[in-house]
Amino acid sequence: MDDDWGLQAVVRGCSATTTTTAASTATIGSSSATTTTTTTTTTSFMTHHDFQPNNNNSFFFFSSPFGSTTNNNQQSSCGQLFALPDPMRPRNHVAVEELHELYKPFFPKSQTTSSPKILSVSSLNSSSNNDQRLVLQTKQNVINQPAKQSHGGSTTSTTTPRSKKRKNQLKKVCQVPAENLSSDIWAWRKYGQKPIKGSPYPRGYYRCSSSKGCLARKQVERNRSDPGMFIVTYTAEHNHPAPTHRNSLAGSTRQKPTSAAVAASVGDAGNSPSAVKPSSPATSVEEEVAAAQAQSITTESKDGQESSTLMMDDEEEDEFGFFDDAVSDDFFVGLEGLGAPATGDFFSDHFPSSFGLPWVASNATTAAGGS
DNA sequence: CGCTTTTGACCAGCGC
DNA sequence: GCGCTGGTCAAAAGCG
Ligand SMILES: [Zn+2]
Repeated sequence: MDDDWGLQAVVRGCSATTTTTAASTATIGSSSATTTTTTTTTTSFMTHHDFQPNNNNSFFFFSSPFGSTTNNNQQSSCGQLFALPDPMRPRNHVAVEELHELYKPFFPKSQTTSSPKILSVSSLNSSSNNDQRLVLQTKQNVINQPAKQSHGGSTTSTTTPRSKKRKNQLKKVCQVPAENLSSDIWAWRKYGQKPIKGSPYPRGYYRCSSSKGCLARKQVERNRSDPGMFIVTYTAEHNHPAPTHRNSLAGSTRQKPTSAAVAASVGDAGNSPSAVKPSSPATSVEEEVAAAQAQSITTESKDGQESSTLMMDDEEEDEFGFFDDAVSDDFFVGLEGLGAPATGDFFSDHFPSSFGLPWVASNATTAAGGS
């Protein structure tokens, strides 16, 4: 289903961009607009928007799996993507560049070095078609089965190996402004945080807390060059409908257990529960997020926020499973309903009610940084 | 009481 | 084979 949203989001993002952000972030919008290829896609997403209904304009870019070393299947798609001339490449590099950097390894060298931006953009346009397909069908071994892997640190378990960590899995990478961070409709529980080599900012690891069996995961890291932006990577799909309300707020707000003398004391936006740090060497994502949010909000007017999505997938295998059949259809329908002005009722029938937004606000905290 | 975040340790891929 | 790095786990602690 993520796929769904991904697509939709993408689409929506494009459309939105076009219209909304045209001025400030013309680049993306124009590019997408230019992209004629996406027709189908466009329509589809137009129909259903979900995810971030409100103000935020997010752009999603899909990139193919540059499975540099991996298989060929996808390659085809990649090739196409890359091959494309580049209708637009105007701006948006900023964001894109970052992404590129991040994923350098994935990109074919020539492209990487020569013209990263193009790559992303082109991929976006062209990819929409191909990628979509891929995405939908792809699913793979994110974490094999839910079979509780016991490997963990201490206990040894010989059984379920932890799925190969870094293989290729389907990932959706998107860059979002601090505020949009909170607009994630899903409930995430943080399970780790680690400093990343490339950037001064740590990366937070989240997993879906709505359903135990759900293997959807998400990682959030701050954009190295643009502190106001966060790079969110989604892995795997949810196997259940989006949560209506926050199950429990307990524990979600926390005061910074460790010595946080400095950080804690200083003022915060008041917006985010967790301790906020003005800015500076942020150590925890939360802090950053909070700070960033504050910043971005203030600066918000200046330039529209944008977000982009890259998707990488590898190995095509299609075994979609449950979700696909069971839920996605419904979802789409529901989404469509969403698109309409007052179709809230629709949802109530099929789904809880709020698909995308309501609790988002309240839930912002969690979603945002996961804090 | 259940849920969350925090955090150090563990483990697996990858490059050398 | 070793070391680095990223991703995950699990114990501890906090909050509603
Ligand atoms: Zn889920």
